[in-house]
Amino acid sequence: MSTPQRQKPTLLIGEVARRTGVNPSAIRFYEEKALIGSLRTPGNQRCYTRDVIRRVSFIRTAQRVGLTLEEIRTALDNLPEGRTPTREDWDALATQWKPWLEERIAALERLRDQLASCIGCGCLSLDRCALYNPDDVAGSLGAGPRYLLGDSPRDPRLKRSATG
Amino acid sequence: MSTPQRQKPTLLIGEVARRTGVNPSAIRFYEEKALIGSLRTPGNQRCYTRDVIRRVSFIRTAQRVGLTLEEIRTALDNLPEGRTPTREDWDALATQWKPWLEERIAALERLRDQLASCIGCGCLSLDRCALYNPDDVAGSLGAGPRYLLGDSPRDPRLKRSATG
DNA sequence: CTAAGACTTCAACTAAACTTGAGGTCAAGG
DNA sequence: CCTTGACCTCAAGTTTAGTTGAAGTCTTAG
Repeated sequence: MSTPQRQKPTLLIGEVARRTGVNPSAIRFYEEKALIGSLRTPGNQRCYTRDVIRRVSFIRTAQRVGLTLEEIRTALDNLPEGRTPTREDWDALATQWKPWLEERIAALERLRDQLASCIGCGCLSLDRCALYNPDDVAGSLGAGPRYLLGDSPRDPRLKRSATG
Repeated sequence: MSTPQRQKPTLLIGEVARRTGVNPSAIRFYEEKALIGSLRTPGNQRCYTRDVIRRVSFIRTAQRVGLTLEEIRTALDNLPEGRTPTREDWDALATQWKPWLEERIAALERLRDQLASCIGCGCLSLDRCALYNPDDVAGSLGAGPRYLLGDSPRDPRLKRSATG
């Protein structure tokens, strides 16, 4: 026991929590939702390989840009479930998401400009305004990512009313 | 009755719903949450002036850029509750929100670039990476708008764990 | 051995933003 | 008058993303 322990590829949940800044309960929740997996110690405690840090961090990052856990799970399913993902795996994901990010950016820019020009200029008839016609913006915001991440509504709060 | 009805400044809820694309139940919900107000017909049905369309559309737009209803309510409280808002009222709001929008845009751009460079380049040690350290991005994302819209957490899903 | 602290499960709770349903009213056409 | 469709209220349910608490187990230091 005096030699340094080289063989310690596993982390307990508290350690993962500390390193990612994510609550243990959230980590268990992610496992429940099949976003991450875990092995168990003989004493039934979850133990993780170091790459779980990457997965959890990835989850949080993806949430920050507005993806649901379900969508993230779908994306993570493309990563190999057993082994540590290679650079290529991650690279593929980044490439896949880039257009989606750029759509979001473009949508926000359009919105900013429309707030400045349309409202700012006083054109409050709103007949063909971004504020009046949600589809103008929502449409172009939503069209890009769907083929990447499936066709489920991205955010339940923005769900279109069940008119059809 | 053969002359066109000039005097019809009020809409029933179904009409508002149709024109905004927002479900009647959502409109009632917004009223319950004090984001909009309504008058009543003698028969106790909600009736709205045309500017409610603008308000509701504004709510949806603000939601699209990531604000909560509570934050939107706060913003709408700056609009005069009784009268139709003037160009200046809206203009003030647009001006107020512009920096916030630009923060969001900048944050997304940073993220896109980091996904491309940090992951793409294979620097998966993640020690000082955006994916590893949430505060890098979340901090700069959150700093801008707080003084504009109050200091409440912007998105409960991104709430930091209660470590402190 | 025993106490402390980290872990386990499971159920229940929270919060936001709605939707749905039950039971009833209002308004208009035939 | 009667039906139909749009409206009303109020309560309860839904979804997402967790948190909290109870009751018990594991691990480690003294």
